[in-house]
Amino acid sequence: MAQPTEAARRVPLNKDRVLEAAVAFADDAGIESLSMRNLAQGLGVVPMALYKHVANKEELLDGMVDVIVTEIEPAVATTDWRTAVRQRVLSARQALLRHPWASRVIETRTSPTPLVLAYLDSMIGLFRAGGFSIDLTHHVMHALGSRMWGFTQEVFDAAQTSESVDPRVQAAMIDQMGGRYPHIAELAMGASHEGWSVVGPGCDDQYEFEFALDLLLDGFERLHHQGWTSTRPLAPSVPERRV
Amino acid sequence: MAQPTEAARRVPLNKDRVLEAAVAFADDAGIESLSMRNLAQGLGVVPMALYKHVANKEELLDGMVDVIVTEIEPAVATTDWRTAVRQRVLSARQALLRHPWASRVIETRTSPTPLVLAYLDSMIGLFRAGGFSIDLTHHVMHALGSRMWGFTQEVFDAAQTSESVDPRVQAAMIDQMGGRYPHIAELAMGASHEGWSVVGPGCDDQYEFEFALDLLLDGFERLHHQGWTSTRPLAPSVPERRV
DNA sequence: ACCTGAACACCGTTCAAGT
DNA sequence: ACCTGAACACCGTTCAAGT
Repeated sequence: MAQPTEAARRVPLNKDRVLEAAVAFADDAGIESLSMRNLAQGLGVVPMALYKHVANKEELLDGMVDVIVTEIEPAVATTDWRTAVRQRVLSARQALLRHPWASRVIETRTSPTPLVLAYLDSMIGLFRAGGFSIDLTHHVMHALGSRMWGFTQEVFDAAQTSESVDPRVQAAMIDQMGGRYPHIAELAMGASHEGWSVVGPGCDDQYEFEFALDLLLDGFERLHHQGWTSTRPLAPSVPERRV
Repeated sequence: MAQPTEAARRVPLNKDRVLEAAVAFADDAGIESLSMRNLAQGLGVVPMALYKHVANKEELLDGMVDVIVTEIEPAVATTDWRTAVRQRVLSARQALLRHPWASRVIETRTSPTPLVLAYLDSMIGLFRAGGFSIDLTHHVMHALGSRMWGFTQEVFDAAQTSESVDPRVQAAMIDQMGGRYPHIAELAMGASHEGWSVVGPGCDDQYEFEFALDLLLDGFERLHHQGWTSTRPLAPSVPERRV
């Protein structure tokens, strides 16, 4: 019988290697082409070999998110909740910028892993350590939403296609759009000259992110200072369905 | 030759009927089981028949979003930008609550349809009519993000499973979680008694949405009143990649 | 010219056969 | 007991054959 191939002998598969390979694959080829079959091929194993290390594709994706969460720097010890939250969120953002697929995968997770729970727990802890009431902390965590992970849902921003567009072509597009969508055109004209596309790419993402984050933190600080408490309505007026 | 079947003769397929059927299918069976093949079967036609009315599945999904956008009530004519924006967003939210799959589909769209552009344009118009500068309007639209569509990315909220959990079982779960995730447990205990699950479902979604929306609108108002203008940094310190 | 069945190139996952 | 090739039940979409 032939010996196992060099590659197979040298690097026996385990869950960590599978996850690492999946992250690298998604970084390189994009999340849309990550399939169990493609991943297995990249590792030089038969597809079914992966199922010894992850129960199914969902567990693979959960594990990939865990890898990213591990890259987020731990919170710094400080009494200033605002700086702590800000640094943590911006660190999360840096991790997500390294893995453009991660935000889309995070959105599809239905139940948190222990690592994700630990991240949430420590984030809540920052507000509590800053003196926030349980009540306010609760609402503030909801208001942060996905911004807690360093991303926002920039709907329809067409970022992918904005890099290599001739400025004169863009100007023409904006011009043509002016008739039907005057306000969008106005915004597009008024923005930075680095180049805009349909709804606003070309502007500085990091600036936009921090603008919104600071706006929220301002609001949190104000409510905290004035000792805000929720006066919850008697009953919800809409179904409790989450969208 | 046999005549065409009653159904086929009575209701000839067109794009609107296809989109309407797709929306109904997703409402009933969930977006994950909406396939070209299933949709065709539901309409009593062969799968390829759909391709005469939509170029591909992406165009089908674009069209489905358009159907939802049409359900959003037009903005009311008023000089009060804040009320106008608030009503519009909450109307969008009502539309999305009727179609739980819509937010997930909106997130995956890469380029806006004319109808979506019109919605964006009118939303921008509300701020401009309220006297907001182009500069501020631009940043404010980014800060609104997906909240403009009436949804937020509630990451890991496990809403699906929270409806039928025995309160005593939940209490036990929270108790057990207290050791590893004390802050999460604390939040879960402190929340409403309507029933909580892991990270916070069971609380009033509509309340949380309006809390965050009003916090943002407060911030917008404040910046507007103080005549805020952006002092843009010389150059972005991070890659312009969007996440 | 129009319509559509069969086929292509994929999926995730099951399962039984082989060692 | 362990491993894996083949198969199953799907996808979206192409294409050529039939009318």
